[in-house]
Amino acid sequence: MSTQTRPEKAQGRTRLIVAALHCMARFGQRGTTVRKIAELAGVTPGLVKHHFGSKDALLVATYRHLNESTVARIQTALTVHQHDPGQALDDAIAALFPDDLTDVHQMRVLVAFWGLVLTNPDFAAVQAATNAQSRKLFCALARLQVPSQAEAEEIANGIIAVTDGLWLECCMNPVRMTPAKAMLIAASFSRARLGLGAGDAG
Amino acid sequence: MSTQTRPEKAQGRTRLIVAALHCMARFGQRGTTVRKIAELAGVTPGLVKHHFGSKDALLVATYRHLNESTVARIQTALTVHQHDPGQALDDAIAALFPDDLTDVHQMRVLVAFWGLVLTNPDFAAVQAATNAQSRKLFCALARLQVPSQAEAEEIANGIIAVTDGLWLECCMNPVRMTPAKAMLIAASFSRARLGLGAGDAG
DNA sequence: CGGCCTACTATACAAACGTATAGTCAGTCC
DNA sequence: GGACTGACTATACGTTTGTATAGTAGGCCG
Repeated sequence: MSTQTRPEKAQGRTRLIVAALHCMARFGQRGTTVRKIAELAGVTPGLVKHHFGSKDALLVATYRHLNESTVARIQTALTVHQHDPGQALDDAIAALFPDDLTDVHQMRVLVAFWGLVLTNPDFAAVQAATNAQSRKLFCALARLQVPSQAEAEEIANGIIAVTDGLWLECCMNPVRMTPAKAMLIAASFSRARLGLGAGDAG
Repeated sequence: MSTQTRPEKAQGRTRLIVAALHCMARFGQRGTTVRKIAELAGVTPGLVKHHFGSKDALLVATYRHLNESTVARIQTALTVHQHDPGQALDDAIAALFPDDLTDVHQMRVLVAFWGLVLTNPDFAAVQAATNAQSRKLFCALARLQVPSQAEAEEIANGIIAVTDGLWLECCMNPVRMTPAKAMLIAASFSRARLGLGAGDAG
């Protein structure tokens, strides 16, 4: 459907990263093997070692790729209406639940990686860097509404937490919780905490 | 420290469940093997098959055990001050971040299981049951503040999401995010959304 | 044209995995 | 007191895992 994540069009390292993304999304951490990734990429398992050195190195690169694109989307969204907190918030939340990721399988990959962050320092480093960046972005947004830096950081943490939690629920119970509903809930909680009135959404 | 989760005191099935809990917490999904669980429990790998039939069956039983105790804690907390929404909310959040679980390792086990929920129907069923129960509990709480059932359900989803997200962040970055901070953030967001004033915490 | 570097394949290996089987030991019931 | 049952061990099997090694094809530079 989307043109940028077509495995057959990517080449070399990128092809393997895209395949790893699909594999983690579909089969989770347990079902993601070097052989299955290679199969999805249409290459041979040995190519993983050639390009990345090890399976974990490929997975770390994949996780980094995923996180960097997410941070970039948040940043873009926040800069469009950087003086209108309400609109900026809505844009950022919309960036976290993008329309072209309505396929639930695509969302699951993040949750699958969380399990690796807890036990592997390499994944933890990637996550820490990402979290620091997005926290900084949301913190700047919160500063438009609250004077205290400490409170702004607290709010930034809360926004990240509620979006992560809703993202998780979208994956765990896709029938009841959809990205559209998640965006509304995330916005209502964040607006309430920021002292903004409700947006155009009831 | 706590008396109820001492591996050497538990017997039979319970001993294996407690060992599986510790194993998932310490080594994650990838590092949790039948052999390591048995080693932690001080028994032989074959005992897993004897008592549960398979590794996954033991893990499902472990996940169920974990979730049931969580729901029970929420329920207990909410019934104490069932006519005081603010206090009930604080109690419930405190129940989700219990003092005796300040050891971060103990928290990680939940996140480790989330990865299994996404790919294994047995874990998904346990999660769905748990989520339905806790959602119902928080929904009843929200109804004390808002008239609409739909809005109450939205708020319940939001409370669960923000606590899950903060729980996740406690695990991922234990240095910066602690259970104590998480409780404050969860309370401030939930109180704001419920239209309650800030509690005794600033 | 010939050497070379890079992308990639084919194949193999040692380790670790979940699980099955057979057997031991202790308590219990008639 | 002998048969039975359930908890538990010892051991082994076949599979799958990540990874290492050797080798092939093709573009590029001199």
